[in-house]
Amino acid sequence: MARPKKDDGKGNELNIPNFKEIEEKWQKRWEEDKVFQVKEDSKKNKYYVLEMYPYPSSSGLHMGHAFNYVIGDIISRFKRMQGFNVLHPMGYDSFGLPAENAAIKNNSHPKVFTEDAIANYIRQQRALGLSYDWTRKIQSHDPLYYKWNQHLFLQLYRKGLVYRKEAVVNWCSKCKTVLANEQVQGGKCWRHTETEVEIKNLEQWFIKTTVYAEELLRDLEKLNWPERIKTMQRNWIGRSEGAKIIFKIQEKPWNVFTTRPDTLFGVSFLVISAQHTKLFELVTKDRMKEVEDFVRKIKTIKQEDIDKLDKEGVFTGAYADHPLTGEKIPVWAGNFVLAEYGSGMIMAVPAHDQRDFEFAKKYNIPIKLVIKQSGRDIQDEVMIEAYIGSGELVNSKGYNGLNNEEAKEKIVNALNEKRLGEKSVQYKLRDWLISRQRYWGTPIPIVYCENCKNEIKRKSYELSFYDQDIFFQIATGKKIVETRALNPHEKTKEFYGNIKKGDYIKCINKLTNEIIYLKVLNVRRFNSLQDLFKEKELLERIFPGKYFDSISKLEKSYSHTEDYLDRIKKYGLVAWDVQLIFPGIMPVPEKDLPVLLPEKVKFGEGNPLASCKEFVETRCPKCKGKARRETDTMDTFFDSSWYYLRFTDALNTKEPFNKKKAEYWMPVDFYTGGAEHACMHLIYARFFSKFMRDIGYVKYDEPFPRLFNQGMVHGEDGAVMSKSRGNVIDPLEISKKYGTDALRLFLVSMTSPDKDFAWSSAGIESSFNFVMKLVKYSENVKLGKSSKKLEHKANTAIREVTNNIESLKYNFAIIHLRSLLDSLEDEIAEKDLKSIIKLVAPFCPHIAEELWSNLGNKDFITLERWPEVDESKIDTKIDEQEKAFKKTVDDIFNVLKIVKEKKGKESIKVYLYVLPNENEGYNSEMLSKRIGKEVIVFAVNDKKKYDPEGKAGKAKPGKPGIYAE
RNA sequence: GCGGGGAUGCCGGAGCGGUCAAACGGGGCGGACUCAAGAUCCGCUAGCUUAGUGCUUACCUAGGUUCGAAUCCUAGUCCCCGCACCA
Repeated sequence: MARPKKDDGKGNELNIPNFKEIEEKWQKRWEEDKVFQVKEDSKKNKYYVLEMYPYPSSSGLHMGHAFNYVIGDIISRFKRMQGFNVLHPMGYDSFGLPAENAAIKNNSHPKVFTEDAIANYIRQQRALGLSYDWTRKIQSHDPLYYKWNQHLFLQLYRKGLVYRKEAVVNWCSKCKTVLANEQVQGGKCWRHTETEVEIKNLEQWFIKTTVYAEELLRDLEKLNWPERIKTMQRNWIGRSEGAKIIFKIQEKPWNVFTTRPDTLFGVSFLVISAQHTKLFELVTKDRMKEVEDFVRKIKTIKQEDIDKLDKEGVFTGAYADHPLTGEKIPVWAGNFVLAEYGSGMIMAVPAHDQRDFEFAKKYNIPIKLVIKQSGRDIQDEVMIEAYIGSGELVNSKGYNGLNNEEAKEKIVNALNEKRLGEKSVQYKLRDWLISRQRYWGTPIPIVYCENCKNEIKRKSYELSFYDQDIFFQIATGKKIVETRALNPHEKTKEFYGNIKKGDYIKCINKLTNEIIYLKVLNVRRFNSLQDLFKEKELLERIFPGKYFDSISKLEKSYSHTEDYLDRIKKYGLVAWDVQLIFPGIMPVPEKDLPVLLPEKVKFGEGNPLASCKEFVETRCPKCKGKARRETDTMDTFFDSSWYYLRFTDALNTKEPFNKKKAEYWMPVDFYTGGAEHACMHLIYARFFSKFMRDIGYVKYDEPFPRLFNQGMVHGEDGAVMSKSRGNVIDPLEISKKYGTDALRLFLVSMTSPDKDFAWSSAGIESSFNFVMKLVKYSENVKLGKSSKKLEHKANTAIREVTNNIESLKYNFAIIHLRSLLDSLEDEIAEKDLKSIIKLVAPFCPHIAEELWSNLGNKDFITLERWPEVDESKIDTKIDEQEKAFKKTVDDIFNVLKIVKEKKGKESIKVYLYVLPNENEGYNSEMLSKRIGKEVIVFAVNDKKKYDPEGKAGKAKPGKPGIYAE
């Protein structure tokens, strides 16, 4: 489809502006004059607009990108004209697998590949006239950037928020790396929707995002985000309240989490996940073979079939003690229990949980009803499905008759007294697995040293824990202060007396045999509980969430230790700040950063870093002995978790960003991007913000108070625009044909930007016409005085367009602009013409600059002040008059049609009889032009009027009489 | 299964208690201009009716609330999206 030729209607070629030339001219001038470069300015209000930075793919910018960037650009330009100090930067998420894979395929290097792609992106983005401050450009594969990834990794490490652990992880055989939980979608890899994710047991790096689960959930409330995204995050975090209950199995305690402690007396078996790492610790010898067979069978089942899967299991041979009745409860291994959720083991209450019910039926395990459905008699109850509703407790010892909600509370209390359970909250959110076994990413700044490993192990004080909870808190970073001295054992007296800063402690959880190592950062001693109590902050850290407001409460809380006061007297009170460490895992010192990604590596087999000798072989930062470098790289979502902060100070070589600068610009006032990041980038970035706040890097809680999700761009066939469907429209092609301004305009004129829309080749023409109309008008209009009507129209448009841009209803802004263009007159005041061009400027910046300069202006319209509404010029009477006029035009056409039908011939003249006070609304010239026939206007009281049929008598207010002949 | 969002005229899509036969754009049809085509401008685009009027059907289906519903409520159908054996 070629761009139509145009003329002025008289056969003369119309001057179609050379859009390309105009665009390039202004893009160049903006850049030369540093129009979009900004600095912190305390006198100006800042406004930070950000579009999610793209992964620079080799296929270049697509329509969805263009849409996204134009949405952000319009608001940037608008806010800039409103006088805000607008930060609008762009960067590239340039690490990542596709580049590495493409490089392998093309026998190239990811760096070359990526940098070509970036150059291409930049060229295309410039062509779209996007108002970026290019001096702040960042690319995550740049050592100047990823150095700070490593720095932040070490900060996380120091805070105890990074750990290395063997766990059940997701492995994509196509990506040849592990994936974060968030990157597994429906059992498949997020990049390879056809590739099954395998479950493996591997040692990997994790970040404790779960520490902030509660806050991440809670703070969603204060965000101005699409409800859909908030809901997705809420579901992802997945908070459930319930209880943690300890079942003793073969004398060892095992945890289960349940939301239904009220059904505790109905437990008839326990089920441990068949994938549980500790499963075989409880399998008895005679059951070993069956369990092994079962586990093997489970492994061969595809993730895909899991929802269709029958609940299956096998008895482990072990029995647990019921915590309240002491009954023996069989422990099964099952395929329907998730290893990674809760403790990986559940208590099964078949009468009141459908899954347990099915399982019990299948294996003939007794079903014990403990909650009575009101109105039913339990005697003759034949269960065909589990009863999951509420009701009155039965068969539950001393709790019979209680409502099940009350019972929850009471039963948990009873467990608590026996120290066999407590209230607990579980989240679906898992810790973030960040290590990747691939080359094209930020190297994890860690060195493994065997020497130091042995050294630390040897020098450590050994300390046993019997309290599951304290151990758990330390291990998950919730607590980094210990006050075991509140309850010291005689045996460890010496330890408490001698411990000092820099010592290592080996903590053994006697209940689970887990071992963790701690390094003592600080030791504080108190002579009495009273002294300790003065340290409010410390108390809060030791007993998080408990808010002791008196010593007596604190004492009471510890009263289960009969002689603790004596002990305090005897040994004193010691509190230590500790850090979780991993012996032999040595963080690279700050001064040695960045750990550079070596350029010369061999691609093809496994992780190229692992086979790069020069990289792997290194020296231990502590003992200087031979050591081995970590070869895993970071998930690229690490890069994007804080890039918005880097934009505030992109060139800083001393620190990730200057705190003052970040404080000025952050948070991001307007963030746009696709919804696909709801549970990945947007959770990680929020997590990072909270972490950085806690280490004093930033002062805000939430990085993106206002998030906007643009809709999806579909092809003309209505399907999502994609290469495979062959319905892709290249934005740059469109821009060449119709000009960038028409493209920009069209992208946001179809519908509200948060909705999906289908590309329309006819629609783009209408945007092109809009631009042409404006150009033609401003070329031909006579500058002078605006009519009252035009002033009214212009000011109405200012008001509406301002409001509509503010509320992201760009499509409405454009409707108002169209209507304004439609009512333009041959003469206009320069001021009004200027306002009109300004209103168009955010949408069509190039042509606006051109028209602006054609008016003799030397400065950029981009930096002009947004027009102010002059309310006094807005006169609703004018709208009414216009309506009446329009109605009259309608009526005339209607009359003409009827007359033609009746008389069989076309009328040539129209006579209008107007009430005397309405005279000014009806101008014969205007009407003639509109109707296309001569229209003669009379006042009804005109004695000399021509009115053969007395139609003047039909005239009513707002409705003149009509005669046609 | 759980959660979120939808269903509007030929099409895309506004509207979210009256001013709605329903913005705006597209398409189609007709007209003006022109030797002519495109472009531009004007009108029409549910049906019947009428010298500019009035009526009847209409906003997924069925009920309901209301003086009054495309808009609110109830039930249902269909579509899209997210999560999914989360104990």
